[in-house]
Amino acid sequence: MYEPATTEAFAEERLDLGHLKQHLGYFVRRLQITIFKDFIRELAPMRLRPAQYSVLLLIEANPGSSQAAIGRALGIERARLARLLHDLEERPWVERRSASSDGRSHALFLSREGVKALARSKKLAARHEAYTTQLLGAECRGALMQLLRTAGTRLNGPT
Amino acid sequence: MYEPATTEAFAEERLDLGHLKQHLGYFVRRLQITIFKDFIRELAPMRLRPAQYSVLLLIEANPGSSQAAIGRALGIERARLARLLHDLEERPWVERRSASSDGRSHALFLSREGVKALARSKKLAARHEAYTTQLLGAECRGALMQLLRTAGTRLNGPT
DNA sequence: ATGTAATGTTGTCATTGACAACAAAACGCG
DNA sequence: CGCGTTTTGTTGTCAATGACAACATTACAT
Repeated sequence: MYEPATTEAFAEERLDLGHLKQHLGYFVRRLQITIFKDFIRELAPMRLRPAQYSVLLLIEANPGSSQAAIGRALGIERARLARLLHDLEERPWVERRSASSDGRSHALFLSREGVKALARSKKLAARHEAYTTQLLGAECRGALMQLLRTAGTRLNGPT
Repeated sequence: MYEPATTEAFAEERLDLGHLKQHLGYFVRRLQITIFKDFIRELAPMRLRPAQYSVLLLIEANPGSSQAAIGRALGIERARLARLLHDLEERPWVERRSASSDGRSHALFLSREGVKALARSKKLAARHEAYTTQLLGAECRGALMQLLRTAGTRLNGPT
């Protein structure tokens, strides 16, 4: 009678999201998890997590920066960044030199190995970006990038 | 000469993101963190985390569902969902009845208190949505929602 | 009937975010 | 100059989360 088994099976397959469908944060979260899982899988050979990779990129783009500056730019808390840098310094991919102008802060630089490790990591990250871009489509990815950046500035101020 | 102090101060204020600017995942992550921080702050009076709230919404929309079905729909792992539901059952906002058709699975329902708690939580969540919508602008938020949903289906399949 | 798969539970570990306390150094202001 | 305040980096601790393994119970396939 009206194929009840099939109907029930389908109902169990795909649940209704209910009011969750109206929450922007839910979809942002799901997309972030999906993207990060692929990134983490791709960067696994370097044993590099997303936060570590972002710190390396910021040191590369701003050599000599202090931990406070890096942390502010990336939204990483002081305590967490200190431990994260301790790990990167032991590899050793990052050098912490005491800043000449400020005795408290450390000037951060990439070491020789750090530069090479970052170059290899960038290749893996490019594979990740190519994969997600292939799935999303270039125009969808571009529109998303544009919207996310404007959204970020509206919510957090200029980056 | 050329106001070097001002230039240096500005350089320290706003670091260059470098290659990070090309990574979609970075902007998705930052937006997700910002949105969730506001959501968590708004829902704090209910002592309800985003994952708990999403589970309540799914049980409301799909009463009698099994834990496996809820977990699959939300991307929450079995073990984590079991502990999460144990907490919601103790409040007590959720009831776990043994399913008649399957002796292994539990049929999930909202309790009376759960319905009331969810109603109050929805009001707080609406305040959160109103706040972010005000900052983003309705058209920006709508475009984001549209893009995120298509991106989710392209990366994870139909939801 | 028996091996296989699914469901829920518990245990354990790693990562992350958050907060407090602390020492050293810089800064502001009288 | 001196002194209280702020900044910077470090360590400790806790909660939330994701992941994985092991296990008992039940359903399923053949």
